[in-house]
Amino acid sequence: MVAQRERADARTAALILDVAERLAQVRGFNGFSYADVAADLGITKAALHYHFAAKADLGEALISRYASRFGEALAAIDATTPSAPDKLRGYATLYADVLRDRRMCLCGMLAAEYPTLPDAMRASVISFFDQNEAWLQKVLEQGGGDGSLHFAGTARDTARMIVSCLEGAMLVARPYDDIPRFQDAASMLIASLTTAATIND
Amino acid sequence: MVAQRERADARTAALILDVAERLAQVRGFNGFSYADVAADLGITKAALHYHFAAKADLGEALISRYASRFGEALAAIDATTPSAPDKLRGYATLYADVLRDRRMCLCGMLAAEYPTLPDAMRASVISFFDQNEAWLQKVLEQGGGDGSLHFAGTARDTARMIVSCLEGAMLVARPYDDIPRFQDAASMLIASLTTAATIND
DNA sequence: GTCTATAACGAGATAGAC
DNA sequence: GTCTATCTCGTTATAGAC
Repeated sequence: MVAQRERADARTAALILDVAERLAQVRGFNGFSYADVAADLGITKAALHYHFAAKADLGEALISRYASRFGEALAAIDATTPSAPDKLRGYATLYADVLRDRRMCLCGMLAAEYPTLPDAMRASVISFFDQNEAWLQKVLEQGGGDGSLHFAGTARDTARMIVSCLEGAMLVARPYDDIPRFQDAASMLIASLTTAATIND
Repeated sequence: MVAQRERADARTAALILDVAERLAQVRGFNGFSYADVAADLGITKAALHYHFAAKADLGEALISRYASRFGEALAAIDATTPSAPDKLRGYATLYADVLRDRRMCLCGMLAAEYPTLPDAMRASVISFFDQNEAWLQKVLEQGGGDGSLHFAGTARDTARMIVSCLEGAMLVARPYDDIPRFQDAASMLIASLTTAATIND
């Protein structure tokens, strides 16, 4: 039956994406090959090309699935966590969970490799960051409105600063293999947003 | 004369490092080849191997020179800028100058590629971050002591948070090719350190 | 869908002439 | 010091059998 074949196809494709995603997050998109993925799955490179004709296609699929899952995680936070500060804590936890796997954020890694990426992948990386910023901006506007969060600039600039800070904390913590190093930076960042500030003399 | 030959050697090696440094900062250490460097300089790959036998040797030399120059820049800030907040602004300007060249911080880039690097390069990347943190910690202790800087945690953790935030701001700003995006994050970070904070109810 | 086999190319690296 | 020439290996990708 056609439907069963399609399900088997999708299953294999998902396994390929699982392995490729891990490799891309650990070693970078330019740091792994079809041979690496094939060896890990016990299939041949040719089989990979059946599912993803070119590596650029695999790359696009990687970002697409990653962004989609990240969006679901953000929606889950919205659904379960009413408080704006708690939403920020949940957001930071998403990053910490990635790091626990000794992985970099996929799009943080791809941001480093950006000039070497195919055009389609570049656009998707930008979209991922836009998606993050938009969600954070909404949280910041909520927290600013109800007085649970305090920030000097605009919600948009503060959202960008949060993304930058967490991506950077992952980037630096990973060589040290030191998750508390990330946690401390994230806690300090959130503390600075949950604390009222007064201009210094 | 031996001395002249050594000078010519060093001159060529410096030119090689200039090109390789730019390529490594733009495309990553795994994103360029000896052929790229050779083509840019109009020499052959074999000539490159005379100066740097293996790519790992070139990589070590890259970090070593980069860290050494960065150290000089920090010393220059110390020599010209007494105020702790101004030192932080000078520090952020070092990053902005790199970004203006469409480059990532060399060691930020290498942090992303960390699991793929030769051992010697890994150790040097860690040293670079340690060097940055130590300098920032000193500045924070100075500013904390004279009341010009305010931070909740330890000077050490705050120093780590500053490095993370600036590295991340570079990482994210580069795909957008948007220097103000970096500047805004840096300004917001420094503002949070030059502003007195009070615990929220 | 997955296989074997292979093409076509680029990578890091070396030998030896000049 | 830089060259030409070459080696070896890994890479992406394709052709065609099963």
